[in-house]
Amino acid sequence: MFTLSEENYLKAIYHLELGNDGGVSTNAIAEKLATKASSVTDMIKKLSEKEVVLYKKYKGVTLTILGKTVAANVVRKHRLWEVFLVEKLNFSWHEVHEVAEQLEHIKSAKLINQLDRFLGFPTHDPHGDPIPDKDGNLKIVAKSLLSTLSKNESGVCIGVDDSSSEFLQFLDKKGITLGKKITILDKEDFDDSLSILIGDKKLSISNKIASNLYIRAHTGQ
Amino acid sequence: MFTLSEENYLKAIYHLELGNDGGVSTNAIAEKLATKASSVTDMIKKLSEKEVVLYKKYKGVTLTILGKTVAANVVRKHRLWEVFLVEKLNFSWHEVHEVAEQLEHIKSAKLINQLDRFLGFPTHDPHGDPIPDKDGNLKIVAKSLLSTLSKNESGVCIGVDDSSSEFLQFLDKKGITLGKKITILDKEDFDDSLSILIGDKKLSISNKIASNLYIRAHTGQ
DNA sequence: TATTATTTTTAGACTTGTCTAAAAATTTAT
DNA sequence: ATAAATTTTTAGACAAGTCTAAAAATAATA
Repeated sequence: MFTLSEENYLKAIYHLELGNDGGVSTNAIAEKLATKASSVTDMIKKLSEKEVVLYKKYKGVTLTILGKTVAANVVRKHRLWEVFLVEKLNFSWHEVHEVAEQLEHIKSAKLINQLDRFLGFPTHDPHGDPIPDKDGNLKIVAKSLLSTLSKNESGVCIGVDDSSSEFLQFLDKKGITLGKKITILDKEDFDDSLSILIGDKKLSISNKIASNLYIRAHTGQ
Repeated sequence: MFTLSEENYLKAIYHLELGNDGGVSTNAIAEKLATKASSVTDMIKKLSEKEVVLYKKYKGVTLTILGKTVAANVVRKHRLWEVFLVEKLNFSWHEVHEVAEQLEHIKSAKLINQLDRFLGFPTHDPHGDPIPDKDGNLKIVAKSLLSTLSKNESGVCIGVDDSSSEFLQFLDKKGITLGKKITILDKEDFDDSLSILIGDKKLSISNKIASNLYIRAHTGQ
């Protein structure tokens, strides 16, 4: 069993490993967790003894298979709870993170399995990030930035790149939510702004917005 | 803000105060929390400084208004989560406690308000215990033991006296769940066993069972 | 009421997770 | 390749929450 703190370290390393291929540095972890490098070293040693990370002094750290499973499970819980908060309790995108950070540490296999079922086995959280399955595997969905689509192409909104509170609130206001179908009506060469159809509404959005929205390409139909 | 540990102490004192009228003893708290009296003394001092309990050395402890509010809020969360687990995630009575013990410490006013609404503003948890409102007030419902009803009287099952896992599982097996209407068809003088109608099923139950089931008397109809 | 028994508190220690400051290792730059 | 800059680790300290063992206060009993 892992403590709340240990779970947070594992999760941080897990996220950092998805970016960097090599080992994760002490400093990177410290920054991610808003703590000090010395604290990270201490914790890494403990995690190493528990065999969830591989650690060589001064050489950074990597998750073991076990560590990756534990971390993925925390991420799974986090994202399932986010779905719950948005779909069932009317939270909006930008409000879920803080609460999910707490809920992800609740320990009960039955709870998370039943929650998964209750939510209809969702594959993505409200930010469009994939939800790991029970074994920690991610289903990767090919995604493109909205800004890369051409005129008359369409797809489904599956996530955001910039997940700042301001951006998410902006999307809410415009009625751009997860799962909505978006069609490019026109592209303006002048400023690269887009005219899009979302639901039955026409919208004009800047290139900056379009470069932060992920789309699952709509094959056929 | 209160730590997990502080919340558990407040909750324990809250429950103990409902029984005893006077102050709650150090030993009683220690027993309830499965900890040592010396640890209780330490924590009581801290809670006293935070002005959630009144404390005089050797004289036991009582909650202040503030303390009672904090404690009732934890109990409120605990019981709302229990309702959620039973009603939405198909947990049975005896499985909810352990998980609710964790969920009760999640901090988010919006979460608990929305959960309350999502559940339809329940007034009682799956064991029949009342759910405090936002201000910590309890709605007390007159309840009687099933064993005290007479022939042809009926009422709604609202809770249990003995909430052991075995008893709850037994009730599940017999189809006796919260909210079910129960009518006394007959009482057997010989062994005080009861013949009851629950839903559309006839059951024979022993006096021991009937003395552990709380009923809200069914006025009229 | 004097003495025993019980309850409660104190004193000191331990664990977890964190920190600061200084030392050691590694990397970068001249 | 040596010096400077950066990163990482060590050493020692601290707060929270707990424990054991002993002392102090209260309650029970003869």
